[in-house]
Amino acid sequence: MGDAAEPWVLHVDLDEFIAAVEVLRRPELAGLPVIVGGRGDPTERAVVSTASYAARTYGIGSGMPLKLAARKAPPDAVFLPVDAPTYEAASEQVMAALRDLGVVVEVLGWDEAFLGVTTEDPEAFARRAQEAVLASTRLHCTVGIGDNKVRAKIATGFGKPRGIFRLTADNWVEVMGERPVIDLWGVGAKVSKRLAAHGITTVDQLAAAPREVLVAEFGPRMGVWYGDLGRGLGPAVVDDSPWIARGHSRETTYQHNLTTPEQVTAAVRELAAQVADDAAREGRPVFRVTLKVRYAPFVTKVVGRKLPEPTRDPGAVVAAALALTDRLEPGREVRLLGVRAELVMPEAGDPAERTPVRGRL
DNA sequence: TCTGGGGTCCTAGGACCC
DNA sequence: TCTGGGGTCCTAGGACCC
Repeated sequence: MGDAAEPWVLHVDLDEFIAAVEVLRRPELAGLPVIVGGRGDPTERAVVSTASYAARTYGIGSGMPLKLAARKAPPDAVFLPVDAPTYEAASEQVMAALRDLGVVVEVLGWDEAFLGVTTEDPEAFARRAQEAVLASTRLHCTVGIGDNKVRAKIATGFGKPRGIFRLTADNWVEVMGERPVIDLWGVGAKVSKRLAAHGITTVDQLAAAPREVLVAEFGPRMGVWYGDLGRGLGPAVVDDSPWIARGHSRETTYQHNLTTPEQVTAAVRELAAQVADDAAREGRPVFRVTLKVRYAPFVTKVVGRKLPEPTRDPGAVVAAALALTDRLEPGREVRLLGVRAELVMPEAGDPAERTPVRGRL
């Protein structure tokens, strides 16, 4: 193995993060099936944010409706409400521990980060990262090692839990070649189906697919991107510049459908006021407002409008959201409402520089 | 089973302009 | 006289991720 220091991408991913944070403050929950989601009431409309490994053995996982999780859960299962501020704080601690290693840290979410590391022994560095996180937070993590972000991210899955796995051009085909395309980061159920219609089901087949076929099916950017994904190709630059959101949104699924226009108006007003607040706190003007509605049983529409000119006035944001309610279909029961504000970027970067990526590679 | 909330980016089509 | 070609802006819809 390498004697020379080389650049590596490490992907650090906390193990059962949210459940683990909950167990930290309630040690008596250790080893139990812990399910965190919504307000912690499994009779409500909500989904599982994280299930502990013990809960996963019952087939409970992220994204599953709480009602269904309750049916699968054993009697000793514990349902807890999502406590975002606490996870935020734990996440900050994790990221701080990683930054203390003296490397570039690109935060991907509460429980994930890429590290840009130049080292002759990435496994040793990965162990150091795990130890640092554990010492600082008592949380365990898995580290994927790659020669780019795609491979590092996918490598993590093979290291779970608490492990380390290396995935590079050298072992890509051996490790991933026979696997279904849906195992790739950025390929979901829909794309997987569309690929299957072209006889493409494995990573090897995707890698070998003619570019024209993929471009014809998915367009010039995504087609090329999927082809690269099949070969494990992707960006390797880890960027720690601060994240600037393009917009902010607030949405609510109502426990009971809204049935009257008055209810809808009041709800939109409330959501829009929150969004206007979020925007105001950043001091950035809003240039577009969108209204999302989910009609019963589960039909989602989004309507939006660019404002005549960008505004910092919260009242204008609320007014724009309310104006959009004219475009809702009258008489339909509403399950969810959401308002989103798009914000003027401080310094619009060159769009040609953008990489087409899912999940912010 | 009955489906959260907060994000990102891409694509397609129509309008408009030269 | 059966129909340009390109570019940009805007909106809606779709897909994916944590």
